[in-house]
Amino acid sequence: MSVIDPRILRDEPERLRESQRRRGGNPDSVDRLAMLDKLRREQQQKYDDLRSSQKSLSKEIGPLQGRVKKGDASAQVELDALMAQATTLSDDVKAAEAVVNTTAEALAAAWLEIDNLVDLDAPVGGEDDFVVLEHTGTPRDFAAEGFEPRDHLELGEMLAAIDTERGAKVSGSRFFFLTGDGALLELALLNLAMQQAVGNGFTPMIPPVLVAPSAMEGTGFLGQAAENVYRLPEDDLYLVGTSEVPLAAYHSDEILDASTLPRRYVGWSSCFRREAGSHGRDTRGIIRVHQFDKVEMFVYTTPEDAVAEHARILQWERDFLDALEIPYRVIDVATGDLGSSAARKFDIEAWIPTQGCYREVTSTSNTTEFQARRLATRMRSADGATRPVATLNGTLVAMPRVIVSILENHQQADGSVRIPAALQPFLGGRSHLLPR
RNA sequence: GGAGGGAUGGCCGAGCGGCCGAAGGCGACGGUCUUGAAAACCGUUGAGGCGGUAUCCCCGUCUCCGUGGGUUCAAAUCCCACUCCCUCCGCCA
Repeated sequence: MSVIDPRILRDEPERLRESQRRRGGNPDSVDRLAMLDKLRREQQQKYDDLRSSQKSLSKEIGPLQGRVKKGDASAQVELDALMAQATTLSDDVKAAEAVVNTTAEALAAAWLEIDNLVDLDAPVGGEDDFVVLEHTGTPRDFAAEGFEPRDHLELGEMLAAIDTERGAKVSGSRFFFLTGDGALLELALLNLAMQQAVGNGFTPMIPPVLVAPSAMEGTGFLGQAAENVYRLPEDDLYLVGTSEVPLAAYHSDEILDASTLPRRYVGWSSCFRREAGSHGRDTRGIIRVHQFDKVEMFVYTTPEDAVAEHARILQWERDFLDALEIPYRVIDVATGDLGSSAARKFDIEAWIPTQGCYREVTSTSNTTEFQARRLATRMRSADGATRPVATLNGTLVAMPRVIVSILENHQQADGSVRIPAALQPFLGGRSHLLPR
């Protein structure tokens, strides 16, 4: 099982090394991989040859035994000789098999440590080396409007929409309740998002959020991101951090007819994140929480169409934020911050007035063939050939952060919050959320 | 949780330990016939690794009959464990 096309490893290993370098990783792992790949092929060849002679030898034994049964003495001598030979050969085959298996396992493990090939158009560098592609909308000038904006938690409490105190009491820090209008707001966002996605040809999905290790590993979340994944050791299951996981595994071990591509799914699920290593960051409010709901787009398409589809997904994400009238910017994430599975990633960051900065609200990744290869999801083209598909994912709504954006950007001096027109039909036609 | 049954190719479904990558049927594809279609008939029809003057075609070889072990010269076929599915009983959102 290779994670990228093994021909790239054999014919153009420098491409792989360069990709690892751009990610800030170690290019030496490529050389070790190439060594194991070559070794495995040699050992496999030896095994195949031995096995082949064993099979042909075995085929002679049956008829000989028949002759022996009929009392053919010369056959008995022949048989004894063959048996002796076959026994030795059998041992050799077993030994050769063990050798190949060991190498094959090491090879598979080595492949799992290789990240996806980066898109050469992605900006090179670390977390801060992203490129801003565009700004949309204008942040409000609260000073000009004559009042100090309240942050989302203060607003949420005034509206009786967010309760973090009781969230902490019941479950611990970084947990919260959405109450009253807060809960209704989430449902309205869900319905607006689903309406848009279905209109764009997506099939709605409500997936399992507990998944088997193979699904987690196949999507690449057990690599560097493993520390942020909740695991249930008693049952050997993982709690997903995004419905990308079950949606990507949905067609694992399948061959999809090319004529059915692209297949577009939109999943609604709870998402669970341990937030290990983020102690002290975003401790106030619901920007960074352990459990939240998200509507996620997931697409299976041809490798040739992946880049164009990525642009479409980004546009759909923008359409949604446009409908909510939230100012945002689009960034092209740098190679060092892509995660192991993305070849390229665009984030949309919404303006958060009380923080005076843009914060990530959506993210769309082109994972090319990376996940499809790990999950064995292939396509059959019109000419009958089978090859891996490309997969892409993108956020439509991450509930807490969008709720934060709406509350802070559309707040009024009296603590009420204007409901954007697109959302009003899903909130009983109301124009504002009012303090209680 | 208790009792029983099952897992084979796109689907259904056979398979005395060697001649089985696997009968047969369905479906799909190609062809014959037809003005065209249907019917009938003929043929083709799983995935993957490696090698072969080889990205296509073709040839050779190996692997795969839920998963992992074992027995054997030889395993879809025998043994063990596990997983999943189905039926019945109990419990329950």
